[in-house]
Amino acid sequence: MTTGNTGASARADANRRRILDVALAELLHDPDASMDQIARAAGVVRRTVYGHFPSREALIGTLVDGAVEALTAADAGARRETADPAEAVARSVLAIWEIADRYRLLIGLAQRTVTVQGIRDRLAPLRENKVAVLQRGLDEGVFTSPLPAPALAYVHEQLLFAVMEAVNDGLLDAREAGRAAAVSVLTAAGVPASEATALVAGSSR
Amino acid sequence: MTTGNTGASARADANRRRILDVALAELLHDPDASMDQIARAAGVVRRTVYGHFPSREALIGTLVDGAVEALTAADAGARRETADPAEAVARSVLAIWEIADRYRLLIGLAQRTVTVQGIRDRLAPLRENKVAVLQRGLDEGVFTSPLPAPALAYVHEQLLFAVMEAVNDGLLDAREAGRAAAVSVLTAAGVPASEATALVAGSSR
DNA sequence: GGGGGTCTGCACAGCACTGTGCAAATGGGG
DNA sequence: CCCCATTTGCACAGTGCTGTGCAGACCCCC
Repeated sequence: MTTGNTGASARADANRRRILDVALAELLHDPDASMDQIARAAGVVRRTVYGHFPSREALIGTLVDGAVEALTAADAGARRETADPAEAVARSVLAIWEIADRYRLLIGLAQRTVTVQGIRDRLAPLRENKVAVLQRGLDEGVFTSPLPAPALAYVHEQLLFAVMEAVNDGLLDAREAGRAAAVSVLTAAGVPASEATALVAGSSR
Repeated sequence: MTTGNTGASARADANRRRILDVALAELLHDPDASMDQIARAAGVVRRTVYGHFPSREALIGTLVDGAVEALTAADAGARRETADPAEAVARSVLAIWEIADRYRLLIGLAQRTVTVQGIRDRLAPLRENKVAVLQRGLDEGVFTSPLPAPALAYVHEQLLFAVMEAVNDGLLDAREAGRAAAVSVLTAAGVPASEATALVAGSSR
């Protein structure tokens, strides 16, 4: 057993997890959601939430930690030794897409909470990876862009958010979205559309 | 004199304008800035702000109206009868870029305030234009993207924000940013990098 | 040197939220 | 069937913000 829980504390664990899940969803579409909103949405009383997390800050912290962890894992797992920067980017996007919602929340909160700097710090390694790959691609001529690599990384991120929002608004089928996002990221980096499409089709099976 | 004001009301007008300016800046980097923060930043007492705007809502409303107006004007002025969708997009981006900061605030607030729907409504015409041009480009084969036109419009917008943020963070020279953004938007839409570059260079002089 | 509009500096009520305390209810496992 | 952790339901203090009222200071123009 992952946690040696007996009896009531099993329920407690389930509650804790459900609170986290629902908090994620709730904060996603309203970053200023109150503890009460979150508690109600989780089918629980506000007091109970405070039983699991000492403060709003702590709740969000836990959320952020989880998201960063998942994100890093997905990214690392995806870019197992690929020589081609374009393919690396394609795979990374597809992998990250799997946990897209969490990633989106993460940024949404990053722009808000006082913890801004803390989050940016925790994300730094991930971003550095991305920038490195982009830089390599630009150097090798695989990518063509008037933007420097770090700026291209910003574009990269925001582009993902745009596609996520398109999915949320029903403009796009969720199953196709990941591939479409990957293609868009690549073409935005200057990879010819035909190449990008082929590459993504190849990476996604 | 633009407004035929005599005496004290001239000062009042200047204050009103300064409050709007500083509120824009303040809300930009903290969408939840309080009336007190804004007032202090404007070198004025909170009570004075309420003298000019009956409520926080009203202040933001005025801000949004101004931004939408400027935005619409820039966009309309830029796309004076251009047959080529790609060129239309390039010009539009360059024009919008001029008032980029306001545009960015607009969206930042759109995701927050209760006025969400109101803002989206006001922006609807502008967005429709954009989607129409993108759709035409996709139909004509000038653009190539796995994304449908409305989703591409989202990408379009978010991409501009990304470049703006890059400028804010000093990753990019502000004077080059507009052209770089335009090129990126076009390539993201599937226009070959070389064409996009040439097109933007042509449109920007 | 007033007069009229403007800014200031308080004071106040109302509201929503956070975090905490405590006694009672609940419900599953030994 | 009873125990024990958990959950509930309330109550409370503290805080920060909004919007308003009002008297007095301020200052430019006539």
